[in-house]
Amino acid sequence: MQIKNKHQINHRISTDCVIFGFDFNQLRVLLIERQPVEGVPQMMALPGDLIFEEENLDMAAGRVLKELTGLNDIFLEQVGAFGDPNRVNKPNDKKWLQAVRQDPDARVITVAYYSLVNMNDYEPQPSSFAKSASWILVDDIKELAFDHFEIFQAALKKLKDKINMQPIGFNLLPEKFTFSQLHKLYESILGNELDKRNFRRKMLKLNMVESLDEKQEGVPHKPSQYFKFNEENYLKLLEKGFNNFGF
Amino acid sequence: MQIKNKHQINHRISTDCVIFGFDFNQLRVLLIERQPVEGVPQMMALPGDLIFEEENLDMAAGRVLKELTGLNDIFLEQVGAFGDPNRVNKPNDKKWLQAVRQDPDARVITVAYYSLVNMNDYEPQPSSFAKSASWILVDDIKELAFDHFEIFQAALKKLKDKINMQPIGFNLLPEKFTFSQLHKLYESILGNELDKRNFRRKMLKLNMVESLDEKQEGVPHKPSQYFKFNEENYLKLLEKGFNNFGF
DNA sequence: CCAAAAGTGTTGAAGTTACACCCATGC
DNA sequence: GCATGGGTGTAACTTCAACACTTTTGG
Repeated sequence: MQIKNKHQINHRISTDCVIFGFDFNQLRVLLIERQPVEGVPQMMALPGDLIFEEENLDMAAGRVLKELTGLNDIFLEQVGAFGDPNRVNKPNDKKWLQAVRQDPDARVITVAYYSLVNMNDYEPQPSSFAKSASWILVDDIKELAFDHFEIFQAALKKLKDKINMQPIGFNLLPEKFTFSQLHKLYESILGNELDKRNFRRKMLKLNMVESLDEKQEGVPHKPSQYFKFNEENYLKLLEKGFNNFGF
Repeated sequence: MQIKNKHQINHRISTDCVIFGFDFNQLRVLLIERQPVEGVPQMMALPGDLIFEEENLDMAAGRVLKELTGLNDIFLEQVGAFGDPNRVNKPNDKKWLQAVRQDPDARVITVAYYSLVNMNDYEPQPSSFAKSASWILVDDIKELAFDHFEIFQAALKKLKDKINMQPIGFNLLPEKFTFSQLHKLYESILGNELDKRNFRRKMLKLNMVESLDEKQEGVPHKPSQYFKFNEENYLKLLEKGFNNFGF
């Protein structure tokens, strides 16, 4: 396990990633099944890894993402550090570490990130822990290994806050999309319904999207217009935020 | 330096605190002068310390705060982890570590917090690093040791974001205060002017404050009414946020 | 009586909410 | 022709931004 020099592992710091994706209907998170250990029931966990000594935190998270999804240059933002000395307190978690880690009782602090990816770009990778990965509906996540549920909740909260301050969607949707896909995305991040007309008005006023000369085909209802993000304006809004409340 | 068992130090993780205070006119941060080392020019730094093995991150930050200010139960919120392998890259920072740390080249990841305190409650403590502490105007902070300037900027940004989502002030002001003190506080956090009348109207509509039966005395102008925070409502607003933009 | 900060209202513009019907398509 | 989701407008209401004069006190 111990590799030397350039790839020296720091056994005290890990990174875990909450990778959000959108299936055009609901929000999902890419979770892995923790590698099986005799006598420990299966349990889902956030993908993560120990960091290398020469690697900065963002790079470590990027590496985990790359190994898992094959994707580079993904949106990534830090959620924070989680370092409760007893963040591993469930008996099954301890057993699992004993079977897997070289120093199972060491205190490991994890730096969590969340990431937004387009599920269509994702292709399962052959790397060890990626084989067991699957996209789980946010609403179905009730329990995770270690303190990962807490981390997941913090990441989701961060995403909810972000959506009120900045445009979101560029990273989660394909290049062209329909208005109702965008609408569903917002609803599923916020967890409540939004009026269709008001939503459209607001998006158009913000100049976040512009319509393409292309319509859906083969759908058994009025075909919808395709849209894309107005990149210039989107970036401007990212920088300055919505600045809503008015203090 | 190496203490044993209960107070075993983790030499790879530190915490640093950006402690904000308000002097009724401008926003300040409590900085310390790094302990003098021959051949290293003096430089201000954020107060911080390595953490103990059995201590969680919030507690470590709370401990630093307590040692520095004598205050308990202070508002404290994590800014994030800063762990660039070359976060110590300035030659003077390296020299300083060589003189002070037992393992000066070790990579140390720091978990930063910011904190809001009432400057009047602060009393300089006799602890080692607290002696050289002073409240520096936010606008005068141009350079700090290590990556502390970057951390300071991240904390300030977090504070600015927070002020648009939640009430602020309870931790920074004394129990009773005037409207213009509150007004100045908001202006100095945001860094721009706010219309007096509109500000007052907004605060009152939110029910954040209520007036006391007491006026300023001995001032050479119309004495102002004292106010206090409406605690019940303040807490409610803290929980639900302002929820401004309307998605 | 002067200097200094406190306190107070109105108006026009912009934004928000709530709400219901017709449209284009595949089958 | 029917089921399905796409697309559209308006009116009442609330919020926001901009703006200037009077008040109370100490000296």
